[in-house]
Amino acid sequence: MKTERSTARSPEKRDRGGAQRQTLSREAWLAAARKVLEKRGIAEVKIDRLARHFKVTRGSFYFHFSSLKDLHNELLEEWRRINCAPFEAMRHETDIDGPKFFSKIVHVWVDENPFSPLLDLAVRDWSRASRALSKEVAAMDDLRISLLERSFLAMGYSADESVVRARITYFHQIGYYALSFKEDPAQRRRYRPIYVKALLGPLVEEPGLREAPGNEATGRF
Amino acid sequence: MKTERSTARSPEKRDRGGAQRQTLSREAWLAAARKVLEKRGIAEVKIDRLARHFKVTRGSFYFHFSSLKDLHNELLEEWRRINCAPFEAMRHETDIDGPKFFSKIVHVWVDENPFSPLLDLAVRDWSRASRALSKEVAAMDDLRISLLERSFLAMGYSADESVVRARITYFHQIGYYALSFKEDPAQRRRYRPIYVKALLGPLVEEPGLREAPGNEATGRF
DNA sequence: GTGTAGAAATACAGTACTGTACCTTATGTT
DNA sequence: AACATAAGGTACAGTACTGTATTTCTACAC
Repeated sequence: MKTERSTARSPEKRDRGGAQRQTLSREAWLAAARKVLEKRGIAEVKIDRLARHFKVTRGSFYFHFSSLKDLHNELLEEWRRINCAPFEAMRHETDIDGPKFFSKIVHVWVDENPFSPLLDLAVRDWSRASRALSKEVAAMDDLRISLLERSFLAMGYSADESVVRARITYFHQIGYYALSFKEDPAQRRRYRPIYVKALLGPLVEEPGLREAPGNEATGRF
Repeated sequence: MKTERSTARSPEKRDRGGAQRQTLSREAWLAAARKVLEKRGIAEVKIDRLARHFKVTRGSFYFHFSSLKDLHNELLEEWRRINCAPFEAMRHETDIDGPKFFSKIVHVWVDENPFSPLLDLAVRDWSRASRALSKEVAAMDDLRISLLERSFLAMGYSADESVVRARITYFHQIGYYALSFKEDPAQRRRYRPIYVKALLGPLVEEPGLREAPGNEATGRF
């Protein structure tokens, strides 16, 4: 038996663990779905489980979304907004300063705001199941690498060496995320100049890589 | 219609696409499962689909395996044999020569024999769903990184710089696989010395990285 | 109070899969 | 010929989902 029903038109419906009835929105479903996507992968994003998590029935989901596909598309839109747009914005930058541009690129990752490494990783996994998506992911990888490449060119590296250094930096970044590597901030600070030296190579002394203000706890540099 | 049926007690049963009746073995199921795992991820490894692929019913699967879990364990065993054992074998090596040891480690990846990048990637994905497995994968990552670290130490780098260079090399390797990066061999050969220079840094001139004999088409160096 | 729209429930139909128990067929051995 | 064994088939039971159509509840507007 349900405990206390309030007298008239009970302002809370039945019992939804939380505060004041706060009904579900499309955004709430989306946010929950994103969490699952990031933690468990796209295959685990199930209407069923999301509904159970919210303690409502699946009927509610279909009020907000036309189908699972609809939800999937929305998740991809989020990936584009959060993880692609910041790089797209740099695509047409001209007259760049090598170290500064490099720093700007890297800090999209380091700041993790809005960029989400877990989302990036999850979408990459997801893309292995979908032809179209894998093309899109590959295009995004190409863009990111080519931005890095331009920064190395601007530092004075040869075309070939710029390509290689861009790849090392980028692959390294992706691998770092793939391992969900964690390390305490003190260690990271100690290693930072060594990373800089190793990745940027002999042509650059101090590239002006700043710690992201107010965000020391994330990122790697 | 299948060509030649032999006269008495037909040695082929009905029609199994292939040659001479070659009935399915546990190994055949395992190999097919591994292919799916590598291409599509563990979530797509379904008894159902494997059986359809072989054009037999699931009943057959349960003759060879006690359960799906059984198959999963076997897949993990394969990963351990193929992708872990080569590094385990180096764990206790002593009195190492830096560049040579580095080369030896890297060539496990480059030769891709028996090492399978796709399997490694798939198991890494898989591990995100399982606490125990993720611990095992993390331990393997640690081992691989520490081997690289030892090679850099032996080259004369400081403790800190050895750590950082080992990580860069390893993360880079993992990222490279995560992107399923493909490039034609000519390009790769051109970039090889630049990679060597960038990854191994100023303390090493020519590390004796050889092309893997008879295996020029794979790997990256 | 009545109406309305947003949010959720209910009921139903169907698919894709795991697992289990038992049966059949081909083949090789003695 | 009788038998054992390997491989596969059949049938059933159950779970975990997606999707659809319809209905109920609730807040708020008037």
